[in-house]
Formats: sequence, structure tokens, C-alpha cells
Amino acid sequence: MPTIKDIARLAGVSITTVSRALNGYPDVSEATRQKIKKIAEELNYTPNSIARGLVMKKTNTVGLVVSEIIKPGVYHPFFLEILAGIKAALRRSGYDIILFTVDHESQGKVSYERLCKERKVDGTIVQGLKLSDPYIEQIKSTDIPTVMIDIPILTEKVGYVSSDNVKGAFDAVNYLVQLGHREIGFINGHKDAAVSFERLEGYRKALEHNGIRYDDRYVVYGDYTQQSGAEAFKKLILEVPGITAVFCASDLMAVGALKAAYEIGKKVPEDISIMGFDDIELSTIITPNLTTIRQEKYKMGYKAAELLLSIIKGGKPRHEVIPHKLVIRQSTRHYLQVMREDDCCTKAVE
Amino acid sequence: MPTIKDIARLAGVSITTVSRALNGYPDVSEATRQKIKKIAEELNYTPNSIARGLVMKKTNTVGLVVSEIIKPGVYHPFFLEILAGIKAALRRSGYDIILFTVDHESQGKVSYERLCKERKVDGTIVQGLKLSDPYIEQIKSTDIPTVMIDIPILTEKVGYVSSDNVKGAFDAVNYLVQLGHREIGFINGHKDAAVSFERLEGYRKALEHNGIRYDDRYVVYGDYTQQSGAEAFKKLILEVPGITAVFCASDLMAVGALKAAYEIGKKVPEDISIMGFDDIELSTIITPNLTTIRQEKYKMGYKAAELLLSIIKGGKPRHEVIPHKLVIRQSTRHYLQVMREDDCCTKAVE
DNA sequence: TATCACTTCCAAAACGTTTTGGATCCAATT
DNA sequence: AATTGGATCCAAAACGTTTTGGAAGTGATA
Repeated sequence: MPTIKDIARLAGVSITTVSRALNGYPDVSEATRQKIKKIAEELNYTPNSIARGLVMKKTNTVGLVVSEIIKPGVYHPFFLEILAGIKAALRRSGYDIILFTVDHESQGKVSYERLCKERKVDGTIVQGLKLSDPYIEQIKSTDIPTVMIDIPILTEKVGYVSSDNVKGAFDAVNYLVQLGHREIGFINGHKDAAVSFERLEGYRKALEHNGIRYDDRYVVYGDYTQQSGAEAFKKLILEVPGITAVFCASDLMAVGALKAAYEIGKKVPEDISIMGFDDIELSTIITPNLTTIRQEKYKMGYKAAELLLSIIKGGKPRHEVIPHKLVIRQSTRHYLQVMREDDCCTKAVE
Repeated sequence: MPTIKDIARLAGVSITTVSRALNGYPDVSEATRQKIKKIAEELNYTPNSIARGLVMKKTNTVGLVVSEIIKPGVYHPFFLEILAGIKAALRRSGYDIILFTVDHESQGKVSYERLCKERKVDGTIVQGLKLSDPYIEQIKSTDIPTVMIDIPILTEKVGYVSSDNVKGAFDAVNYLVQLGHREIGFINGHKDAAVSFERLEGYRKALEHNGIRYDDRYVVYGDYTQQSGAEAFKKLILEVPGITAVFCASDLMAVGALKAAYEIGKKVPEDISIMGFDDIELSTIITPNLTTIRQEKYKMGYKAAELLLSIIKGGKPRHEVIPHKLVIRQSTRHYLQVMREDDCCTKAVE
């Protein structure tokens, strides 16, 4: 491996000059610069980023700490999209990603600070932490440039990106109301995710906005997995048989609900409307296609990386909210109350 | 940030002693070792891996170069599982992953060597390259410890892991034959993947093994996406209307085929059997559940990382083959030739 | 007493960069 | 002739480790 020392020797100049020539400083004549560049080229010289990192105290590396996302058997349905966004934003600034995966247990063993400082990352993006994870508290008082995804922490050095979950849930439920539904169930996710609280709030607000009384019995909890969605649906339908629509806090749970509905003989959307949240790829593959609130995951990743870069440069952390979209597909439908009571009308309306 | 220099000062010893005490060398008395450890603890000292990497010429970092896996709109269906396996194998040896994403274009700009050497990774795992990618040739003559996934390259420093794709495809097609099918189509993937050739070979061998003549018209090509699977299926059914089963080189294409079948009014598995390859999560979500050849992706990642570690340590590269499994679900079914010709028998058999 | 072996320690070099604070030379200006 | 200013260059320090090749001290042995 050639070093600037080799180049210096070959070119008959000092290593200072090589360094400055290669890095475009003005105090080196064009002639020697060309000579040096040529030699570097011939030697197939690549600068040693480790050595550079040591003296500059900057590694051009950001950490990506992820939790609960890659573990055997449970794979996050849109982590890759976020990652793609992050990568895209990082590309031109020459940053690389170093991947840390943590779980609840490992967080007890090595602190957030230590994790980052040991590898000397310039900043980190944090994805998939639960509210009860030890890192949450540690991050609230860290001085490492950090951006959280979907977890609201805002300090001198940490910012976050998220969708407007309150508004997203509001839009979903409001849409169901517009379809004529008034008995609307809500399958929420676990209380270890900040978004669960926000989506619940959106659900409540939409009901209130439409003059529908909120009732605890209409909301039931899963853990964002398909399985849990199915179970929650069954529980909900037992508790409140009269519901005509259910809003789920994730597409995965909505798919579970969909399957549970079929199992107990309810057709979607004819008998009951089901809505999801996220818009994962599966939503367009499943039959019927899911009506859902689309989160722009790629953009979330992109904005997260941009924000991190700006914090690293000394910018002020902020909350970046990524716009969502209501996407209407096949799993929801008008609730025609009149028709129920008066079958003769059916044809006319159809 | 405290350094060993600080510790040395506080403990009244040399930095040599601090280094050796912390790294468990025997030539330091237990008393001073404890004193040093205590001070390190109090200062919340974390060793600087950059400085260490510089002198040791070893970064405890492996690169993960991925291509075509994370780009907007197309996400690899089981990259995360492989990643989880890699992570698991790397955990206890203290290696971290640095993520390189490349595409055909970027490969022209910076060579494989440069990519790795600039960041000073100790080795790399390579995933998702196409046969036509520039890196393929470069990797064949690299001296960087490398393990390929699904691409057969075996040199002094590079090994690979893969399923036995020939045998996998053989098992799939052979199973279809056992079900009574003899008119079996094959939706293969593009020729930019080594596995495509192997799976084709398996398909041919299974036919031959069962005394069925191979016919070019029965095989058609997609690009491993759902969309392409649907198109390929339609093309195939037009070309050879008589087929009773089709084997797809990926689950994603099988799902596409499934949908195309429904579109043209063919029921699966009643009218036609469809088999996939991979066993992605989607296979159990789709209706009917896909019969498929399961690849152990987690294990592939795990073994890849293990192999890489061994190559880094000076071990000899090898081809690690990961066992596959035939998993029978709902998309395949007996082909009852007799019944077609003599309807009265149906009931008896059912 | 001199030698030896063992334990415990350390000064200095090395890793490959960047950066600081000049030094040297030449031409132009006083 | 002396001074200034600009262009071009460089020696040395610094970054935080590990490692080499002893040195110093102690107790046992010859």
C-alpha cells in the first residue's frame, strides 16, 4: 500500500506538499501538483481514511443503530426503504454507514455513548427503539449528533423525523366516517412506540370532530405484527359486534385483521371495512388491496440523513415532519345504513 | 475524551503500562492493573478504535457491499434475513459492518479494491451483484478477503455461500412430477444471476430423471420481480396452453404468476399448480400459500460471516452450501389425468 | 559477592495523515 | 541597497494507540 511518503520520495518533495497538492490547497505550483497527481495515479494511491480520521477527529461515518428490526423471524417491513433514503442523502457527502444492531439486553451492556464513541462515528440515526429501551434516556442527554426516527426527542444535539401520526390517523378515521361509518374500531400498536399514542389521539380527534362518542371498548392493542392484528380483530369483533369498520395502526396488523375477518366469515369490504397505516408493499399484493395511510419511508430516511448532516455541521436540530397520503384502495367501502333496513334499495344504489 | 495518556498520568505510570494493563498482558502487577482499571472506569475511558486501527492495520470492520437491493421502488425480499445472520455471526468477534451500496454505474467510478482499501475493512461480504457487473472480474483477482453470496467465485482469498440451486430446482420439479404433472413450465430469472443457470439445470435434470423430454418452449424468462412473473406466466400459457404446473425461480415471480393465473380465470391449484423458490414471508400470506423451496437465508448470512472471519484469519476459502427444504403448501396439487378423461371417477378419488 | 532469573516497568518508534509556523527565493517597490 | 510581498515549499508536531527492546529491582543461586 503506497502512502504519501512514497509519493513524496518519488516526486522529490515533502509529504506536506503531497498532502496539500492532493487536497487542493493553493500554495503548491501547478507543475508539482500535476507531477504529484500523476505519481499518485501510477501508484494507485488511496488515502488512508483511518490515519486521516485520527488527526482530523472526523471519520466521515455515521452510525445507524437499529433495534427490533433485524432479528430472526421478525423483519421490519420497510426498514430497507428508509435505509435507501438515508444512503441516497449520504452519498454525495462521502459519508458511509456503520451498522449497529442492539436489543434490550445489549443496551444494558454498552451505553449509547460508548457504542458511538468507540467507533468514532460523527453522528447516528436511530431506528426502531422502544420507549422502554435504556438508550432513550441516554440519548436525551447525549452530545453526539443524533436523529431519531419516529421518536420525539429534541435537544441541543438530537432531532427527529416522523410522519404527522396524529393527522394521519385523523385522516384515516375521518375518511371512514365520510364513508358513512360510525361504529369504528381501532387496532392500535403496543405502548412501547410513541406513534401508538399519536395515532390513538388522531383516532379520538376524528371521532370528536364528527360528533361520535369515544368508547374504550372500541380500541384494542396488538404489537404491530400480522399475528397480533388477527387476534386483536377477533377480540374486537367479540367485544363490539356492531362495528362496520376498523382502523389499524399498521398495515401488517390490517392484513392480520383481514385474514381474521375472512376466517369468521366476514367479507372485506362488503361486510366490514379495514384500513391500515404505512402502505407497505404487501398492501397492494394482498386481496383486497389495502386502503391505508401512506408514509413516505424513503423520504423519511432521506430527511433523517440530511438533518443529521446539518447537526454534525453545527446546525440546530429540529423536528422534520414527512407528509403522509391517504391512499384509497379496495378494503374500504361506503357503509349504506339505509340498505340494511330496506333491502329493496340495494340494486338502485349499486 | 480521556486517552491512555490521561490514565497514565493519573496512575503515575507510563502509557505502555496502561496499554498492557488494559489489554491483559501478563507483565503488569495485579496491583497496578487494578489501579489502572479503576481510573479508566472513573474516567469512562473508551479506547479509540481509529488509533488502534492505524497501528494494528486492522479495523475489526467488515464491508457489506450490496447492489440492486436497496433502491427506491425495488426492495430485496430477504436481504434483512441474510443481514441478521451476518450480524449474529459477527457479534461475538466484535466486528462491525460498514455498508457499501453500489450500482452498475458507481462500479465504474471506484474500483472494488479502492472501495475496500479506502475504508480499510478487514474483509467484505458481497450480495446482489449481477454477473455483468464490473466488480465480478475485479473480485476474481482481489487479495481482499471476500465472500460472495450466490455467486461462485473461489480463489486464494474469496469463497462463497449458496444453496444447492441445482438440487433445489431438481427437488421442486421432481415433486411436481410425483404429483403426476408432466407438462411443467419454468419461469426462470434473468441471465445476470448465476442461480438462474443452476436452477435451469436442476429443472432439466429433473425432467430427464423422469423421462420427460426438455422443450425450450416451456421455459420463459422474468427478472425475479412479481410483475415479470405475471407477464412470463401469460406468455407461457399462450405458448403452451397444455401445461398443468409451473415452477418459478423465485417466490416473487410465483406470486406474479398466481395473480396472472387468476386474471385469466385459472384456479390455483385446481387448474394449475404453481411452485416458487426462496420461501419469503409473502409465501404464507398470499392465498393460496405457496409451495416452494425454502432457502435458509439467515443461515446463509451466518455462514457467510463465519467463512469471512476464517478467511481473514488466514483460513482457506471454500464453497459453503446451505441446505434447502421442500415446503409443501397450498399452491400445488395432484394432477389427476384419469379424471379428466373419465369424470365419473372424480368422486371416488376425492 | 557476583550472577542469574524473574517480575515489573518504560522510552521511543511506528502507523499515515493534516496542520502550524515558518523558510527560501524572486521580483517589485521604496 | 534595502525592504516588501507573494509564491512555493518544508520540518516537525500532533492524533491515540501498540509494540519493541530493554532497564531496574528483587530474591535466589553459585
